[in-house]
Amino acid sequence: MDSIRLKILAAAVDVVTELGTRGATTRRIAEAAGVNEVTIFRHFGSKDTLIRESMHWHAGQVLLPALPELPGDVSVELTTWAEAAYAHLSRFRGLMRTTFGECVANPEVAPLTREVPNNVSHGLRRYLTRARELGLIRLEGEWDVHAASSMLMGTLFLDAIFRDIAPETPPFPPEEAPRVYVALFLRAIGSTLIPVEETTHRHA
Amino acid sequence: MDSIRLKILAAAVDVVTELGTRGATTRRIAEAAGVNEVTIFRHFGSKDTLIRESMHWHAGQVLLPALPELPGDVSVELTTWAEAAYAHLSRFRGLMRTTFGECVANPEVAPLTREVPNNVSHGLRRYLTRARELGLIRLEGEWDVHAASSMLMGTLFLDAIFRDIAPETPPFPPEEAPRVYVALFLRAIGSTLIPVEETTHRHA
DNA sequence: TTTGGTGGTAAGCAAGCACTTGCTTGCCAC
DNA sequence: GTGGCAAGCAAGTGCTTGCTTACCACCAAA
Repeated sequence: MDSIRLKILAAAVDVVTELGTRGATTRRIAEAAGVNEVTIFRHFGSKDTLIRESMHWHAGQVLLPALPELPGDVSVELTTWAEAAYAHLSRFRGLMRTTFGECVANPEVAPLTREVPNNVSHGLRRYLTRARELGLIRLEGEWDVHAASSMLMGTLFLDAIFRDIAPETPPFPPEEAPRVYVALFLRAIGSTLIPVEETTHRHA
Repeated sequence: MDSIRLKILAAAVDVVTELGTRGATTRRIAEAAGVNEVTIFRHFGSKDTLIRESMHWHAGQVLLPALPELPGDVSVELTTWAEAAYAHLSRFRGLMRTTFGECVANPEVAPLTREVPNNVSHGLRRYLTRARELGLIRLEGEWDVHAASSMLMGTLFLDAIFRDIAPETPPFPPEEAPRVYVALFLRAIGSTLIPVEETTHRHA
């Protein structure tokens, strides 16, 4: 429909991803969108509202991975979920890095980027709580559930966000990462469904 | 000695922590240091060298937590190490957030901030490898060691860096965090000090 | 007492910033 | 053809940026 608007929004997301909101000048955004700079102001009025709307638009594009309401095969379900979450985090690592870095100085934009990982970790916590109630995993209480959720999230997050900029990348390729981490995680939460030997792969 | 230089360096670190290198203008740094803006240029010549030197200076201030060369009581050693690493990460979370966000657009400053967590994770990997060779923990090979290291690092990192800005903080206080995570981590790596048999039930 | 180094203050430079204005061009309905 | 609308274009607004110059005050060493 409004293709010019969309072009500007997408360009704004791209430039903010690369340079942050401070480095994302209206000139650069206009250039990236292949649009005259004035057109930006005619459409959005100000740079601030453009940034805000582009972040809203971007957050709306995202479809989050979901865990089943009733836990069954914890190993399989967590692995497929982790793969989706990891792919998601990898895709938007640039934007996350920049917006997280700016979230203190620029508090009004931050919630939109925090919202996504927050929802993800909330879904994981609920899943783990139910799995614990069903006796599928061994965790002590609320503390452990929250800690375990943070553990898996943090692991996926760290790998996905910093793999491209870390001086030493993990020895396994990114496609393997979710499975490798989930295998370890299953031991940490004491999953009763999958024997450890089958989830830990052989040494390359 | 050169107290004015130190005041400027410290102020530069503070302002970069809050606003990033792009938001850290020489005027703001001068104001934070209680020094005239011209004095900055007399001492450092340019903003770039000031930022670079302040990051170097800041990195030199840091003393990293160290794990013992020969693993003994894995639980105790990992806990005290994690507490030190967590305190360290918490202290510099602001600077880490901003510099990580800028490390793509501003590659020459990034190594200094990446250096610290990189050294930390390297020490952890070496420790885990030796503990595995000594039969103190159960990990399969290089992949697992690296994944386990990333897991503990990522967990501590995520909690320390985002606890202050996340909408939902974990239910345990920050002082408890390292112990809670290490307890889970010990199960994941199959520490022999924790009864492994209870956590790795088989399923026919 | 002179000299040189260090630091402060005021002023200003060119460039880049967000944003505005006035005008022109192209398109489409009537 | 004519009117309305959306977009491009050149120019310019005032503000902030990194950085510079010029001048002055202090204070220890010569």
